[in-house]
Amino acid sequence: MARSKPKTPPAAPDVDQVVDLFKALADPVRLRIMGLLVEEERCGQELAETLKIAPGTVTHHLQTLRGLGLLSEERRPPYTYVKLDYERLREAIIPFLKKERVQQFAAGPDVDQEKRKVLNAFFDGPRLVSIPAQRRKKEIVFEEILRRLPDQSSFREAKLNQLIGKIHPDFCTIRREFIIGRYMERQAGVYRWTDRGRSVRKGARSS
Amino acid sequence: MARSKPKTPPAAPDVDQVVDLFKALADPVRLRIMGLLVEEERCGQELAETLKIAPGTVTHHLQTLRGLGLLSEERRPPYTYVKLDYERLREAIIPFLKKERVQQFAAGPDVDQEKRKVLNAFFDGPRLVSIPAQRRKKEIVFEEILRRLPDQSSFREAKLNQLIGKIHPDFCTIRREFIIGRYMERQAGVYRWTDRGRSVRKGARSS
DNA sequence: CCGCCAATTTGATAGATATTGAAATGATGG
DNA sequence: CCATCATTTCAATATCTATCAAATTGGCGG
Repeated sequence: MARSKPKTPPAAPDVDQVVDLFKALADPVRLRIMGLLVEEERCGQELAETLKIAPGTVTHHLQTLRGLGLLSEERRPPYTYVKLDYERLREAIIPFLKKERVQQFAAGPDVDQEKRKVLNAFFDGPRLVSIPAQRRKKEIVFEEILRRLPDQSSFREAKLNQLIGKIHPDFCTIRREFIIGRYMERQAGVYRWTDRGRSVRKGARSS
Repeated sequence: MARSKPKTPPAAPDVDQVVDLFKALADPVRLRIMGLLVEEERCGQELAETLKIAPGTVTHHLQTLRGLGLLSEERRPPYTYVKLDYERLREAIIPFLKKERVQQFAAGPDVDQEKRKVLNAFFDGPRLVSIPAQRRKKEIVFEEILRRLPDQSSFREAKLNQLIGKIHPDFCTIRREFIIGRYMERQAGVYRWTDRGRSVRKGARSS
């Protein structure tokens, strides 16, 4: 266990952001588009014709690249010309030439920062807007929900439904997730916290 | 089984390889695994535990990385220890710091090995550096140029000039060669493909 | 004010893949 | 030969995304 101790909480990289970058690069059509735009600016139509794909598809790919700030655009009627901002691309890639950058991923996303981001995205005040699909985000959201429950050691199912229902209409799914996630146990129609559930509610980090 | 050919026929020679690389990097779990393995060797179980994922999932991700030659492994019972071969990763990424590497993707899937040499010699990405003197090379180059033109049946002269101009400043010569080589015909200021021109352009579609 | 054209948005669909639980494999030590 | 444990395989599921056709938007010129 005397493994490498993190000398400092490394300024946790946003893994999702990196994933988005590599995802953008992980498509043959997008690579070709980037190749076409690295030196010359071109309009969407020209790309569609050259690559023999539908206009909508071009828009889709350009939006992906745009979202990463990899494009510079200029409207010059009747076309909108786009060009690859190659410097941005290079800057995005360079960090991975250092071992340290890769190593940082081991720590996982910065918990506090990411938590805040996720909670803001899925909660609208007291209510849960939607249930996240991603495993990690789901965990963050569920742990927030169970923290908001009253300080009781056990709940009857109907009561629990009612309490969760105030947060999100689909209380069944959420209640079930509590069991799946081992936050709670059900015995004879009564729900009780597990050790894990209790420690999360106290604010302790499960590990 | 695992790795190997995607059943999709298209795409350029090495593009698929590059796509596979970036796809491998485009997953949060894999990034974390890489982070854990960049300095320390670890066994699969340890990874599963640390990341709180099923053993099968670990195997899956390791196979992905293994397929790209990014892992070094050593069996030491009862565990099999894996470590990230960081040098391989770095070598795989470095080329993209050069514009030229990205430009190469612009070229369509359709250039067979033989022609590739000539095209590399005379093309600098999207641009034609110089016009070959040798008859045979000239043909290869011109046919490449006309393949890069948009998929239209006819062009007004101004538009054609503009399109060719992006490839080489002397669009007049090239445009004239299109006529001389019977790739195109001119009628009333409008340029149309001949049968020969059409068949050459169609020949571009192959795998 | 109208029509054209590039660009975007909108469903809808198909293919890929990450994930899990459970079963199979394989090697090891008694 | 057996029991154990790490790893792999398998089957099923869910999510994601690239793609297209078609409808919509928006700007520009007549």
